[in-house]
Amino acid sequence: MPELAEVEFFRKRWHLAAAGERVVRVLTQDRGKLLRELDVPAFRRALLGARLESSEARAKQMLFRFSGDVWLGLHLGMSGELTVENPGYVPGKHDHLVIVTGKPGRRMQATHALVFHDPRMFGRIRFHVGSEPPGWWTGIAPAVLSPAFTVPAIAAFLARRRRAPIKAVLLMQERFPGIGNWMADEILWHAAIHPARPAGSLNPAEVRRLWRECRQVSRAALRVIAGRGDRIPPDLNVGIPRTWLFKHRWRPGGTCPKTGRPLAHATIAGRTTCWSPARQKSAAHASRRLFQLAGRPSTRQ
DNA sequence: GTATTTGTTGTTGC
DNA sequence: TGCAACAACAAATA
Repeated sequence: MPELAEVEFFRKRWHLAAAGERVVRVLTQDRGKLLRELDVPAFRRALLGARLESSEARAKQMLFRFSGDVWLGLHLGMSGELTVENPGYVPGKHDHLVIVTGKPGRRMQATHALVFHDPRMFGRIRFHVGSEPPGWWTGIAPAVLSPAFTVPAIAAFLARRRRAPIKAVLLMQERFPGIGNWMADEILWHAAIHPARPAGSLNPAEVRRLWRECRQVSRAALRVIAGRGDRIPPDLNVGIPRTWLFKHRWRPGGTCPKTGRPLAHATIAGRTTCWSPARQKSAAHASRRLFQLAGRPSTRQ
């Protein structure tokens, strides 16, 4: 489930509950590969007694900074969630990490249980001790909403991936951090670009539209989904505007909110993809147009 | 029983 | 070499 804005929502949820509190207890459950990168005893030792000082979300990842130069990195994978429970919470089958926190003070009473829940276990838990943030965090690509996300940078990236479908390229975190399956479809729909078009077939106006819609969709998603950031679960069906593709894509017989025409579904780039054929021109149309554009100068000579 | 899933990584082949 | 395609990971749900 979690893409950019939902990840930010979950970060806020833990942060609002436990910022400034100290770790009283750490429970881990080693199933699958979730803790594979973790030295569990060292992890528990470092975290116990540490205070949650700050946190940040980038792309689909979160970083929680604790006192004593302790950094906790989380990736929610396909099905991960962060919840806040009562301190006596008993971990369920898919609760892989539970951090119990308490208000600093002489009695150090436990107040919250921060729960990392992930049934499909594609998530990731990482841990680092040091005065600087770890490389796996600082190496994340500059955000879509940062000044480094420019039209020329996007154009250069599309040129390098010119044979891949644009849908596949939008899912590449090295250039489009935080964008996942539904956001990619939403962006392409807003930009009126067919998801199967080769990335290299987009003309400059289309590249610019793609750039703009990456930013618009990210900004709006953060506002309506992450903005609430409390214990209420993120409900995409409440927050997202009715005018977006998202609200129609899984409805049986769903239609494009802009054209009123039927939506199409297919696997593109190995992922379930939804688009509006009336609005997003097919690869064949696009290449014919490209051919005409390319041919124009030569006819003039 | 089958097919589906909002993510990433490693391998293979061009 | 760099890029593109795909299987694999694991478990719930329809």
